[in-house]
Amino acid sequence: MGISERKKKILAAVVDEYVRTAEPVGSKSIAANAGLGCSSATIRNELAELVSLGYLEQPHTSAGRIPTPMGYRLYVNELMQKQKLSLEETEDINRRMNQKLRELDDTIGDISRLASQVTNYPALALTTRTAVTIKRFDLIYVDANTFIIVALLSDNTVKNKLVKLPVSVDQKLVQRLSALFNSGFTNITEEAVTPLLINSTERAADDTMGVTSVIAAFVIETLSSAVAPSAFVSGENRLLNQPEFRDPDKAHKLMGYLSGGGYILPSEESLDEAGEIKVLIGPENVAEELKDSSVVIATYDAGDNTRGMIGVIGPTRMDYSTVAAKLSILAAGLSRRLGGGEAPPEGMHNKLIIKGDRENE
Amino acid sequence: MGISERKKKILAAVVDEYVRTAEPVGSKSIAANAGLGCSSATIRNELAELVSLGYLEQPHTSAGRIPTPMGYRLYVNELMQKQKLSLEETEDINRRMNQKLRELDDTIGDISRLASQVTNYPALALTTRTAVTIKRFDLIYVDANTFIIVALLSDNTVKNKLVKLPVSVDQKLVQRLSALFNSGFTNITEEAVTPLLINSTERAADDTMGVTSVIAAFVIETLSSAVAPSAFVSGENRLLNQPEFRDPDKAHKLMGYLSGGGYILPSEESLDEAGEIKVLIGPENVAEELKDSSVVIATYDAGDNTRGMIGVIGPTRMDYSTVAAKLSILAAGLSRRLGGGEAPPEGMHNKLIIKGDRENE
DNA sequence: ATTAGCACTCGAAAGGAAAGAGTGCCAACA
DNA sequence: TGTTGGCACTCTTTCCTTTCGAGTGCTAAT
Repeated sequence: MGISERKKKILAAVVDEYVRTAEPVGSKSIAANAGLGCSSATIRNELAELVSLGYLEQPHTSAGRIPTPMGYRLYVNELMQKQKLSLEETEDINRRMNQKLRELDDTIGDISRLASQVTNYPALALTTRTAVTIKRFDLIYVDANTFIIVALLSDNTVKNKLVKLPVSVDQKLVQRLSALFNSGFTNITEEAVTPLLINSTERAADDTMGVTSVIAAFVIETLSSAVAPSAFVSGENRLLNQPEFRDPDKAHKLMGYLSGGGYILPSEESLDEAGEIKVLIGPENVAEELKDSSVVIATYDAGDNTRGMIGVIGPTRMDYSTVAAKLSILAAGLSRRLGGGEAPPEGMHNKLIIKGDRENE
Repeated sequence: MGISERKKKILAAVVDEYVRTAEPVGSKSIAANAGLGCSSATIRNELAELVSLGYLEQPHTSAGRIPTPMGYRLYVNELMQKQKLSLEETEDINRRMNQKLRELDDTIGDISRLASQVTNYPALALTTRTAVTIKRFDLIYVDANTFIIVALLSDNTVKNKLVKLPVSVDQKLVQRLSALFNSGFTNITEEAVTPLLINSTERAADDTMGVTSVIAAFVIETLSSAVAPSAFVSGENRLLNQPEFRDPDKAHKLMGYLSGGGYILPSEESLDEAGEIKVLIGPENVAEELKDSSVVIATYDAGDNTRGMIGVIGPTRMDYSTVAAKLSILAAGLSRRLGGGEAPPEGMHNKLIIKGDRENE
C-alpha cells in the first residue's frame, strides 16, 4: 500500500509550498528547500511517479506540480504536522472569545465572525438542537391590554414576547393561564402541542378572548425555531483574498451560495463528537458549488442536546493545519463555555483529532 | 441660469443609457434612441458643451461620454422620471416584508437582506435610538441559584437574562430586589445608573451576595446596547454583479469596508424626516472608500424616538430611480409597521421626496 | 442653427516573437 | 540499481506591433 517515505516528504513539501505561494511547484525549489539530500533530477523522477499515483497533477506539461484532492487528503490524514499555535495566538483567540461570549445567547453570528477574523477565511457557524422543550412559563401582566410571555427553555435560553391585545384582559385570567401553561405545556415537544391540548386549555382557563391561542402560537413558534438549525455565514468577502477567486464570476458564485445560507455541512447526522475536526476536500463536498473548495469543520458541544459546528471555507489550497488548530481552540472554548459540563482547562493546547472521509484508509 | 431643455434631454439620455450598458455612450446612439429630431452632429456639439459645463466627461478622446457626479446630481434632482413600480412589484415587496416582519424585533438584519434582494445591490440597515429607558422589571425566581431578569423597555422591546449564581439566594431577596429595581431603576437613562444608586439599592435590599450588582450590570448593558446604533450590512456579494467591481481588489476593498460595519451614513444628525430619500453620489460621500460609489438611503420612523435607515450601495452608475422607488416602499412599510402611528395605507404608491446635497441649488 | 463628410485619435483586440520556467529523457556515474 | 548533470523540448507568459473600429472635432454646405 503505502508509498515511500521520501515520496511522502516530497508530497508534503509540494503541499506546503503550494499553500504558501499558490503557484505550481517545481522540482528545483523542492530540492533546494525540502532538505532531503538529493538533486532536482531525482525529485523529478519521484514527482512523475506521484503524478501517476494520483497525488499530484500538472496544469500542463512543463509546469510544476500541484496537489490533487487525493494528495491533500493524504497530507491532511498523515503528513501535515499538527500546528501548534504560539501561546500569544492562543491567548489572543481566547481573549477575543471571552469578549464576544460575554453575552452569547444565540449570537452564533459573533462566533462566525470571530472564526472568520481569526482564520481570514469565510466562516460559518451553525447549531442544531434536538428536542428542546419549555421548562417553565411566566406571564407578566403589564396592563389591561398587555402582558409579556417569558419562557425558559430546556437549553437554558430564555425567550420572551410582548403581547398587545385588542381587548382588555383581567389579571386573574393571566394568572390562570400562567398556571395552566406551566403544567400543560412544559417538557413537551412541538408535536405534542395539539389543537386538542390548546382547546382544552382554553376551556379550562375560561378564556373567551382567544388569549390562549396567542400563547400557544408563541409556544409553537418558539419550539420550532429553537429546533430549527440556525446558520450564520460571515466574512464572505475574505474569499477575495485568495488568488483562486480573483475571477469575479467564480467568487460571486460561491459567495452567493454561501450567503444564501447554502448548505455546506456534510449532513446533519454527521455531526461528530465534539472536539473532532473534519476536513472536506474539494470533490468530497456534496454541494456542487463547493466542489473545488475545501471546508474545515469543528464540532463543539453546546450542552443539552445541542451540537454546534464552526467551520471555514477556502480553496482546496488551504492552510489546513493552522485553520484546524484555530478552529479547535474556538470549538474547545465554546464547549467549555456553553457545554456547561466538565471541559478541559483553558490554557491547554488541546489535542487535534482530525478526521475525514474514510476512503483512504 | 439652467441649461437648455435639449441639453437636459441629452444628459438624461446619456445617464439612462450608461446606467443600462455601463459603456460610454456616443452621439450616434443618442440620435437614434432619444427621439429628439436632430442628427448626431448636433448632438456632438451639445455633448461637447455638456462636457465643458462639467456634467459629462470622456474617458479619453474618441470615446463616448459618461456622466460626472455633477451630471448624476442634476439627473437625480431634476431629470430622472420617478419610477413607478408595477403593481406586482410593489405587492411582491410588501408581501415579502410581511413575511419577514412577522417576528421582527431587532432583526434589522432581515430588513437589510430584503432590501438587498429586492434591489440587487448590497444593502445596509441601521437604527438609532435615543433615550431608551426601562419601563418595568421582573425578576423570576427559578431555583435557589437561578433567576431570570426580564426588562420591558420604553420602546416596547423586552430583554431578558438568565442568571446563575454560585451561591444560593432566597426568594425573599429576589422579591425585594424586584421591587427596588422597579422603583429605582425605571425610567432612567444609562448615565443615571450610578455606583451610588447601586450601593444604596444593595444596602436597602440587604443583599450580601452581590446579586444587586449582577442586575445592575444587566441594566447598564441593556441600556447601552439599546441606545447603541445597530447596523447590518448584507448582500455584499452583489457588488460583484457590477462591472465596475470586476476588479477584485476594488471589490474587496469596498466589501471589507462594508462588512467591517464601515460607516456610510452621512452623519447621525442628518437622519431626516421619515419618508425622505437621500442620494449621495460618489465624492459626496464622506468615507474615502465610498468616493466612487453611490448610496441611496431611505429613512423610516420606528416609533418611540427611533429612526431607522435602509440604504443600498452601488456604483455611481446606479439605477437611482428604481432603487429609490423600492427603498421608498420598504421604508413606508417599516414606518407603518414599526412606527405605530398613523401611516399611509398599504396599497398606495407613496410620493418620492428625493433630497440630496444642497450644493446644486 | 443644423447637417454631411472626412481626417484623426485612441483604445481594444489580434497576432507573433522572445523569454523563461520546468519537464522528460539519456548517458554517465557511484 | 538508484542518482545525477545535461540538454532538447514544451508550453505559458509577457511584451511589442499591427490592425480595426468606434467616436470625435472640424469644416464647409444648407
